[in-house]
Amino acid sequence: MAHSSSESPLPAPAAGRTRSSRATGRITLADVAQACGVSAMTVSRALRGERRVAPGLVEKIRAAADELGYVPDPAARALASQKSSQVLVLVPMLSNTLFVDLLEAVHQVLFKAGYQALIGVTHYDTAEEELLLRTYLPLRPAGLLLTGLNHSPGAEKLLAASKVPCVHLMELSDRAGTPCVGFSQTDAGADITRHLLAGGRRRIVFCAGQLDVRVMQRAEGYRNALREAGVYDQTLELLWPQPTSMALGAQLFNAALALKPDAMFFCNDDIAQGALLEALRLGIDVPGQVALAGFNDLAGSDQMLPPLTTIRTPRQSIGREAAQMLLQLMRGDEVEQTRIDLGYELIVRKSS
Amino acid sequence: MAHSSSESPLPAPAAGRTRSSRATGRITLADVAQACGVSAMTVSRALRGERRVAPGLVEKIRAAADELGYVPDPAARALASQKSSQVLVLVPMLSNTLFVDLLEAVHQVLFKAGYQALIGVTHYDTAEEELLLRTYLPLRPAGLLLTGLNHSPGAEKLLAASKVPCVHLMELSDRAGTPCVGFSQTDAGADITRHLLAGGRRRIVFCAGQLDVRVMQRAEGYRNALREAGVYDQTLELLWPQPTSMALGAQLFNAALALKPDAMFFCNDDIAQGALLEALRLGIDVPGQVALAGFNDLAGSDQMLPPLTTIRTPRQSIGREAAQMLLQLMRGDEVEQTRIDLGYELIVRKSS
DNA sequence: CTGAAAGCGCTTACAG
DNA sequence: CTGAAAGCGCTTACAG
Repeated sequence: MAHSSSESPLPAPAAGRTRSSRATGRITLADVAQACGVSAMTVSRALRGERRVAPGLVEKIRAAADELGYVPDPAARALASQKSSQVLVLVPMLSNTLFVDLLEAVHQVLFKAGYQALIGVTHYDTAEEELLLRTYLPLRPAGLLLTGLNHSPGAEKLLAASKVPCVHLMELSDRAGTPCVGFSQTDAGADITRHLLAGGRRRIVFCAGQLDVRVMQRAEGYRNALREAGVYDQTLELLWPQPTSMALGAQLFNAALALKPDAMFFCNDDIAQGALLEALRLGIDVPGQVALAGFNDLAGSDQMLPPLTTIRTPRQSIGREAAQMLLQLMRGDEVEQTRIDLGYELIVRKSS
Repeated sequence: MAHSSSESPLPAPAAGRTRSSRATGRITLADVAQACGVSAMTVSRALRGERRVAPGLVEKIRAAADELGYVPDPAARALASQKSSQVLVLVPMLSNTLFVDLLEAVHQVLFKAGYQALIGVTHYDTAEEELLLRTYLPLRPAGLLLTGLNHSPGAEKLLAASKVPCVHLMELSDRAGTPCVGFSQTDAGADITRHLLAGGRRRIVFCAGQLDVRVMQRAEGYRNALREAGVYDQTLELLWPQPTSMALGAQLFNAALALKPDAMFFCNDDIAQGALLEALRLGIDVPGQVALAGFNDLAGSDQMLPPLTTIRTPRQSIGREAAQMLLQLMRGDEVEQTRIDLGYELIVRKSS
């Protein structure tokens, strides 16, 4: 706003620097450099922790920077170096608390390392994911954390062209060299089905909403287990495309009941919780009349009547490990294990 | 990596541009300008929709930009203009689905307008909020969306110094000119308490966890209503500092039971849901023996046994309206209403 | 180990 | 309505 450079009553114009008409008042590398009697380049190197700076100098420069309140300008840095300090994290949905836990862990690790998580929500839609990538990639994120391995062809192209390091979450890739941290959704689905079988159940209905890739992998595990036991029956699969919710769980429960089941495996705990409440409303005995199992061990599952048998998924560790792997990739370090299987845990409670 | 500028097998070097050793291969304003036979300035203005560009030219330039696949560089733009296209949004916690709904609405509005939401989580801690501001403000967000009106003195200082437009969410300020979108937490707390009183209840226990500012405002409303009715009793307040959860709700319910109550008002639906389940476990009749009420109308409250009486809070509208107000502030438009009261709704269900 | 020069890709602030 | 010049605040790529 001040178009003239005549004396103004503003703070203190950095001594020795003439003020242009575009002066921002910001403390820059040049200010710190001047205070130390070195060049801006040396300050830049010292503050970024590059080796080739005289040991004593580094401390002197750091002190001066602190003193002056110097804060590097991320935009200038991004423009000059062609990468920002942001990491783009794409998750399907925040109303599934699974992903909230994941994000917390990711943020924790990245923030400590000086990166900011830029969060995007795809709503389980690969087209939306592609749009987000198209919008966010120009910000030149230093790294990418994507949920799942399935992306649209357009997204794959953008990813390849960007050359930004990327770690995939929740699933495990078959292709060597694709960084990923997760567990086998298929095995987990099979294991909890085997648990129901071990309890003597034979007519086990698979109840699913939000038919994303991982849900279908769990379905595959369910089928594998039933085929093993020789009791697979295709008519016992309820695959509904709607987003999951407790209300949908109640509806699925009723639809499943019509199939005369002795057990139900819900693809996510929220629908399982809704089913449990519906059973209570209808006066149906769980697990006496029908056993129930869920997936993910979300908040509240241990509080239900009866408490819900489920698979505990290691989303916090997935977030943490994936962020750490990404940190290594961004630094250009060698990564030994680019495929980390964190497993899962069968949690047997009273509902089965 | 290519240090020489001799002929390379790369795409197509922009005709007429000599390639420096730092060439990024990116399509720039200059490329579009050259294709149209105008200056980069004119392209910049045309693409940003500034008026003073010849009408025909604008379309020609847009076409050329599309053709070439030009995407503006946010870092360069931020550096030159001193502001980015990001909006910093700070919420207390994502495990409270209230804030997930809020964020969805905010994102929707901002994204359409060409802004990206940069999400930060404060964990109900003003020191953490200040740290986030300190870290994110250098990114020069174009705007700020902060939950609540209470910030640390340090944060207030940063905000004032940054001069970034800011809208506060969820609460209403007394100070004129402080942009805010929310509703009266106090009135809402009073109204649901009056509803319980109207049902003949007299020993109403206030059960709270996560004692943030808004919870305490609801407590104040509760007190007001009880004093009006002449039945205020300080010993009926359970103010627990722990984060809320269904498990905490069960504990609060038991602690409240010891006070021989005829009703309980929970400061958030998650603890109310936990309490409802505990009542079921203990075989306590709700509302026969004790009435229960919650706050926020979160997912699942309508599914409980019995369904939960609560206050429905307009978080989606709050997010939408706040984002729209911020958009106006960022454009420098005049804002008529800087204080928007969106109210709330008493939802009476079977628990009371 | 240190620094001068150039450049990253835009927008501001003039001037015409 | 249009444009040449300068600048935003860093880092790259040399050179010494």
